Amino acid sequence: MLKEFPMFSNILGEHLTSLEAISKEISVKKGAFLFSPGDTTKGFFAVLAGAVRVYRVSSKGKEISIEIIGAGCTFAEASLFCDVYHCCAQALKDSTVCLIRKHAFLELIQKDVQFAAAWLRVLSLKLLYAHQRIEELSLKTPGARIASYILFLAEMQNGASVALPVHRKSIATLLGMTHETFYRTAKELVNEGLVRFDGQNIEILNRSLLEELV
Amino acid sequence: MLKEFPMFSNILGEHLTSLEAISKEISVKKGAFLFSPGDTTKGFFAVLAGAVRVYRVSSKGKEISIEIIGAGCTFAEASLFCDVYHCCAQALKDSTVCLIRKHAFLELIQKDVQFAAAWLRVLSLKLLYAHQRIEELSLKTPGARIASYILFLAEMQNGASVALPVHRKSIATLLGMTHETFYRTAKELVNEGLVRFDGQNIEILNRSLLEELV
DNA sequence: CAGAACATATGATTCTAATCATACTCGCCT
DNA sequence: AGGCGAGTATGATTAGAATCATATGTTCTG
Repeated sequence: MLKEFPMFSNILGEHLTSLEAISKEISVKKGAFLFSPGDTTKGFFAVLAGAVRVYRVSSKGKEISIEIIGAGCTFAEASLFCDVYHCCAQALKDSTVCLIRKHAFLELIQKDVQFAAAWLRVLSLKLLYAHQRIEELSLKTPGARIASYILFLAEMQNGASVALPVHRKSIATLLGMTHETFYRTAKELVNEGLVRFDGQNIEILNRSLLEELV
Repeated sequence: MLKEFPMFSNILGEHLTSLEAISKEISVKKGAFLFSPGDTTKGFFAVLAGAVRVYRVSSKGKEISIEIIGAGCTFAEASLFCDVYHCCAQALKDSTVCLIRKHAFLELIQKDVQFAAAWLRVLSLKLLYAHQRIEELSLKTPGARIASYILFLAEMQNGASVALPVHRKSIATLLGMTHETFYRTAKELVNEGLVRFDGQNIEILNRSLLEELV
């Protein structure tokens, strides 16, 4: 199943077998934790089905989601060079994930430089994305952050109607705002005729105005 | 000079020569730009001397610093896999930097898997650091962010007295606040007897209270 | 099926940091 | 030496999101 992943697509056949040998498939129920801050790192994860939220909690109980990962993506890559995890990872739905063991993976990387290069690409893009989020969190209004996220989803799913991958409360923590602010601001976008909510789907009614807001 | 860099320390001698061959030393005056958003990527940079600030600007002119890089560190690594730069990079002092050309570097990585692995480590740690900043920006108060930054500097320089690498105004944008808020909040820390400012130096007077604040 | 737990939704209030405004100080350049 | 610009510093006001409160809708579960 891992060979369906974009980041593993150009790995040599022999190494793909090795990759599977060092992986362990895990099924988790909604709400289950894959790891918590301070846990010894075992490796990183690939989501085969479902959704996982990686987040951090402040001393006062406030949460910020670092990433929300759906099927076909990996998370906790940085743990390869850490002793302990720094975040919480919790399944948002019943999910199947794949644990790719740390030491074995590092050995594997040393055997296939193409694979190492592909992995560098994954990490670089994640870093770029993280920098973009730093920018958005500190420079953009809640409305612009929501608009930006909707357009991001639209790009991923390439359609005028996009499906929210998880419930809105989690999305609020991804965008660095309280859920109250999210609901309220999203409603404003609806009132202004930019989008229309329909259950878990969002229909983009005025793309150009949405882009202008970002 | 590049072999003094931690991230290049375990590169093979022959490849180090190649690395130098694909690098170009550049001297820039204070205030000069190394690149701006939209510029075609040439590669990434290593700072040999001086300091460089990488930042993004919103449509309304507000700034957030992505990184402030001193001698011995690299920046714009993610540009290896991008067509254009996404940030501004500006010298905060007269500086000497080294441009490491994109395509040549990617070829070099394919020749030395140890080097690729070392580079993976650099990127992983940068990613972890970016995630930590996302957490701080969205969960911590200005006071906690300043305290956190002072302790970070103390760890880097391992001493009770730390030197600010650049002027305070730039640090404010690194910590995601206006400079007014920075000066005010820093003064509060002084009033509470946690630290003492002395020009570009900060003396830590009460480390445990400072850690508690974070 | 009933009830609980959680997501969605919205109003009222509070509080913090941004904004606007104004000085002062220091280093730098002519 | 004088003057300019940038950094440092602080006050007053405002805008905007967090918080607190409450209510309805939905889905999961025993």
